[in-house]
Amino acid sequence: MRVRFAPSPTGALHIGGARAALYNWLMARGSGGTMVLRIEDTDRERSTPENVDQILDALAWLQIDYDEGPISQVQRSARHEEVLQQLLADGHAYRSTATGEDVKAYKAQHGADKGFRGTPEAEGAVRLRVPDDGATVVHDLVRGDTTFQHVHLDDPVIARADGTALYNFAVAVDDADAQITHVVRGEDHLSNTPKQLLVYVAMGVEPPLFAHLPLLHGPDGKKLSKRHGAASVQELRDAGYLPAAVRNYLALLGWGDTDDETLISTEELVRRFDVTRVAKNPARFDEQKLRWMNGRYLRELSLDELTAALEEYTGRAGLRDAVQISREKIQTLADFWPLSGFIFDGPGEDEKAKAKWLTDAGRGALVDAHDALAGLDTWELEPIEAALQGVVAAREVKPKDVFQPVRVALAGTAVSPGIFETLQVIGQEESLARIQAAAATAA
RNA sequence: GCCGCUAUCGUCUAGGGGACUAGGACGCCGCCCUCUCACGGCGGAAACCGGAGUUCGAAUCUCCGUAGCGGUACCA
Repeated sequence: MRVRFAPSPTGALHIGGARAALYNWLMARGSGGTMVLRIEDTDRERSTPENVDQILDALAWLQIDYDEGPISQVQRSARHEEVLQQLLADGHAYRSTATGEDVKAYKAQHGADKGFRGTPEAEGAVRLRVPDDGATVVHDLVRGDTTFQHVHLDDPVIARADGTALYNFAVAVDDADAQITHVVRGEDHLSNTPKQLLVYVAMGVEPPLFAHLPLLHGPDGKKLSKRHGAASVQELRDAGYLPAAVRNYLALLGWGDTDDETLISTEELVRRFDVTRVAKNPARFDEQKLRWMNGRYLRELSLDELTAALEEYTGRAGLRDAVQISREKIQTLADFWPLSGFIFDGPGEDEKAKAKWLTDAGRGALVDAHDALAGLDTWELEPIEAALQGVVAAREVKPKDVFQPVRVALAGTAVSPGIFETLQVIGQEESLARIQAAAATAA
């Protein structure tokens, strides 16, 4: 099996493209086949080296590798030219100066049941000659057969007047030359497939098998765009998601196995993925589920692995102890610092929390807590807890009437990791200083 | 306009003529755990787009309608 991922570098790699890459990769790895990466850069206007780098980066981050490529499509222009001359010579293609307007006029005159057929000229763009009768059938692994009547097809332009290849021609030539066996790509290409199939016929080459994946939509059912939040791989990374979680989520977005497993390791995906089971209907990208899944993956990481990931993500060092007490409470790498950054940077400024807990009673609790904590010789979890529970008992109040003021004193907010653990990680001296400072400002 | 694809809980999906009282997951709601927030556990509400037809029997097959999406570029 030889598959390929062929993005056009006209922007960042979106999750739809990422999913196509993943499915191809899963098929290649699951079959011992070969994955080819080709950059479809024939659109010179929109294709940029920066975009190519971005796509390469995104694939690397996702840990989707390839065996051949990246192949630049424009660098194959000599070969495209060669095939073009061949088709021109044997009558499968012809030059025509007909414009889009001409085609429209032609159809207005001949009715909808006659596709545009030009007359050969000495110059102009190159059009592929579509047979007048018959039909081209696309055999699709996920959709079954789709028949396209030739009378509905216009002779497609396959090369510009200057001889440079257009997409529907270049893909077919490149896929044929690379001996691709399975073309797995977005459904937006389904209608293009008959044109490509006709190129195969003209070349006299056996076409590959096709599989067209349903498109991905935003939560509102509309086409995915920036306003849907993290829609590109780059944004997913910035939002603190783990590559493994993204792979798992993307694999299940449009594909389901017979069993009900939701958390599936990449190794298992490679083993189980079956392109013929891909869903036919478009799927919506639901970040909430990704968040949940990411949380599960986060918690499966060892403390050292999570710490390393967070230190790289935040650019801070010495996070291990804080990570340990925070890991149950975060779903993404981005959640960590807002939750536990106060351990390093000092308490935050949540006025609402302060107003609620740094009251008169709160100050009393803080003073007592300070005294109890100051008397400890060993700054360990148990003694810390015992000391604070002692304050609760002595003051005859609910636990939270002591713990919350202490939390606000340490964190400046009403939410934090466990209070005893937090005290321990912050250290005795600093903890006492924060409690004292808070008591001083309490109403 | 024309050509084509698609249609199961809010979302991702399982199901492929009788095993469907339509299963799982996210989310939501409730309870438990509990120092906050979470995590975890338990329970709950929640769907076959509409209409015909085929059949003893339809979520499953056929047709029509409707809706969404894609293509219709000298873009990819």
